[in-house]
Amino acid sequence: MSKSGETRNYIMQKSFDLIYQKGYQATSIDDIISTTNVTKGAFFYHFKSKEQMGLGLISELLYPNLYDKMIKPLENSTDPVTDLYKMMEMLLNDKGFFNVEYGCPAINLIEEMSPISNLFKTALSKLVSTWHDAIVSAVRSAQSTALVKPHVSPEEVAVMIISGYGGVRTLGKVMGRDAYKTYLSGLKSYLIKL
Amino acid sequence: MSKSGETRNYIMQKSFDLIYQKGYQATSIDDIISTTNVTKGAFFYHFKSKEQMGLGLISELLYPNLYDKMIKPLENSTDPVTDLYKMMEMLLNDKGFFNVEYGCPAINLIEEMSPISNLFKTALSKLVSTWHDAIVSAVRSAQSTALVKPHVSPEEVAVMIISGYGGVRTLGKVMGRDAYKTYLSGLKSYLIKL
DNA sequence: ATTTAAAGATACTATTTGGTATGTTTTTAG
DNA sequence: CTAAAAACATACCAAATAGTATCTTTAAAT
Repeated sequence: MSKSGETRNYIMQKSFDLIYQKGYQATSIDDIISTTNVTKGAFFYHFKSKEQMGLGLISELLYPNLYDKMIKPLENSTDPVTDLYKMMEMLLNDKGFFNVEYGCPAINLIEEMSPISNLFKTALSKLVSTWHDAIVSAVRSAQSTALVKPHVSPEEVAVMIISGYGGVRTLGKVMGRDAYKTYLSGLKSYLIKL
Repeated sequence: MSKSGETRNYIMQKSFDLIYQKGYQATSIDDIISTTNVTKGAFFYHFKSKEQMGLGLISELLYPNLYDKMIKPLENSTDPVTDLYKMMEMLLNDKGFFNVEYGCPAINLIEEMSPISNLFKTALSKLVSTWHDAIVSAVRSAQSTALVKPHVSPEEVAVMIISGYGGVRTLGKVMGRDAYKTYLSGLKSYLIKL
């Protein structure tokens, strides 16, 4: 990677961390340049505005990372119900990318930015609908092998799981990891009955 | 009510609306005084700081309102499972206090403020644990009348319902009211199987 | 090695921020 | 009615904000 490319990536990674912890609007460019030791000139050379950097963060960092964690585990699955649980378990137990205190960076951005920026909303809703569709496919696939009852609505399951995930990330912010643990056991009961 | 009390309430109500729509940190005191036509002198006469006003908002406006909507419907219930569904239905269909675009003011504040302010976190976690305990009681009560199977964990159900609620409020921000509708039908299936 | 463009550094700006100091006007109590 | 306190108004402030203008340095190609 070129030196310039490295600088750009470094800015993005550090910005991602700061925004994850403090929120997008609460993270100032001065915050970013002081924690990166990159100058303002360099920042605005690589990004024409804070907004463009934020949108880049979503498409270049958030989306690929979450695609691996949320969608990939559901692809080519022979036992989708088990895989849905495992996906959630891996997400909630991943202490590298996530921190209970700060929740999920995608949920945080949806909460903060969707109501006030259509650009952010559009970028973030792509992630949500990709996940949604992957869950729907997984449930349909489970129905085709009779692992899930035919009368179950895959869309309903998708909304239940996505909502559960988003909500437990919020709940974790005030209740800590206990919320994750309890949710996982609740999810297991839920999935078994499908 | 005294004139002074009215001014205070008016500031709080308008601040609540602004914060609900834009977020706490993104709402400036100048925003508040310009939409209320109250001067900065009046604002700082009634509240020693923006933070105190925000905390007052939680205890004086948010808590009482949500207590009525979340906890009261579960009190002295003869059919707690039905009442849990109705509580959620009323919450999600309430277009007076809530707006799909902006989600739930409590969830928004938890998301934004919990990680960066212990005062906010403490105030908000009271609301969450009160709701949690009310749901646990309702499920226990349903078990005592054999409306819910005895092996079901009430705490698990509480976390599932609170998470589902918080998550669907987030999901609604990007997907609109369809998310609410689908979630409600998923919740019904879930509750029936308890 | 020299030129040229890319990459980065520095200093500035106009606006907005939460908050204060110091007023003036209303209420209220005697 | 009058004194005093409560309620509100105005003008300010230092810090922080996103962004720009203008440099200097570094890298690449000839």
